[in-house]
Amino acid sequence: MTTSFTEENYLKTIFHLDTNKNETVSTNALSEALKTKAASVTDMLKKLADKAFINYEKYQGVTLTDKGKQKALDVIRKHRLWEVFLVDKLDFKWDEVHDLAEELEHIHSEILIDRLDAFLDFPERDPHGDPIPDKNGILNAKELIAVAKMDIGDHGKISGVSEHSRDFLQHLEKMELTLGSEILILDKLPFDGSVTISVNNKTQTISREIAKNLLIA
Amino acid sequence: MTTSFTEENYLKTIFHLDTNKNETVSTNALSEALKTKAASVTDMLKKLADKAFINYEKYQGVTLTDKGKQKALDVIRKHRLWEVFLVDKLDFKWDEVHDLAEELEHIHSEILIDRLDAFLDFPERDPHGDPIPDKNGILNAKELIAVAKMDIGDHGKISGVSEHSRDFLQHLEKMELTLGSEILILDKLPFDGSVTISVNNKTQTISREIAKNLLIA
DNA sequence: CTTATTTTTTAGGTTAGTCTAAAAAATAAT
DNA sequence: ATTATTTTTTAGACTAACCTAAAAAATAAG
Repeated sequence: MTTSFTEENYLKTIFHLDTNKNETVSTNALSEALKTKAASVTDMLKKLADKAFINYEKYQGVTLTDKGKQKALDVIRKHRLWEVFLVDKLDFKWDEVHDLAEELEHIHSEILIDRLDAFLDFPERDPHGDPIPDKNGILNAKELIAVAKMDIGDHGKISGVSEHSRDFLQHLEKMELTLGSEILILDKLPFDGSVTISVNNKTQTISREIAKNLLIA
Repeated sequence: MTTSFTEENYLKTIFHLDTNKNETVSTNALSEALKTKAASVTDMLKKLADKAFINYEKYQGVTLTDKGKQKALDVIRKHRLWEVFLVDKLDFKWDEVHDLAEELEHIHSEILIDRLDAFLDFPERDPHGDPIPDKNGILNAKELIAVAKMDIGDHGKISGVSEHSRDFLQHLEKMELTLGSEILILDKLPFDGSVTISVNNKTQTISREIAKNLLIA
């Protein structure tokens, strides 16, 4: 079944809003995420339900069907592989690639993406540490854990982020909290949830907000 | 000025139909090339004229304005660079890349294409020998000459094709008439325009149709 | 140079995706 | 448990790009 640019964006967004929450996704949540009016979302939900990509009952929100999940993972795979390409081969920074990948992910060609995958040497994660589904939509990479959920004395390698805004990524860059660095939890402050860490032999304290969105393997 | 996928295809097609002929392009010619009904073409021509991409007067056909030519060359640059990428980096064959490049050429990002250009080492020609405009839309590569226009005793290097159909390209492949091979004109038969040539120390006779579309540097 | 043919344009309609405004259902608050 | 609020859906309209059918202009033919 062929899918339009727009349909793919809806499916991908439903997937992202659903992940880890395992709840139904509301019309309003989609409306906000897609920057599209709720009435338009309703229209598209009917269409996606007709095509059996989602389970939809009026006023009840939606969930993806297996078919819909498959398609969403396919788009996400493309997105993340293109991000790897842009960073590894074209020297883009990790905070510069999102919008471009949003365009590239809609190029329809299985063989293209499989060749790209091979060319990039079958990467497991994108430049933000997000796992890349294989060609069957299976996510093999292990779960990462947020700094905020680690305990004093724990350590690991900075491996991903759960927030992708340019502001956040540039902030991390500035603080030298880059992917691959070893991190050690020195202290956790109950007052504001901030965390004192050691990275590259430097001690610094990061806010709760950063600790929640910085992921460790 | 932003241009849609469709507008870009019209501009590119006008450019191709116009090249070397330096005439006005007719509605019907566009209709055929784009596989779109003439009435729809008329609609789009009005729109492109409004945006100052073409010179258009009712019943008189169209020519590109400088602005339109610039945009067309920009799309062609993207198309050809993506073709080089597909062949050089992802190991596609020269007869497999056209349709994919048709999609990729509409990704809007100047920086992406400039980075891609650098990554590919600033190629002068695409996998079919067509010259790649630089970022200012200038074509630097020398003109190629068709085998059909060469004389007995002339020689050169196979460097391009003026027909891009898969059938033709696969046929050339089969006859070992691949880019880079040295070619020598042994005889020209007035009867049917066929040409006897020597390539890779093998002598063979090619039809007028092939001789017209095989380009030598 | 008038008629026939071809080309191009106009007129009116369709589809995908969007919108606003208003109605209906679900949820929250007294 | 009724009223108020929020969420969602329906109804009707818009735009881009396309279509068919018919009219108008340009070109070719007798």
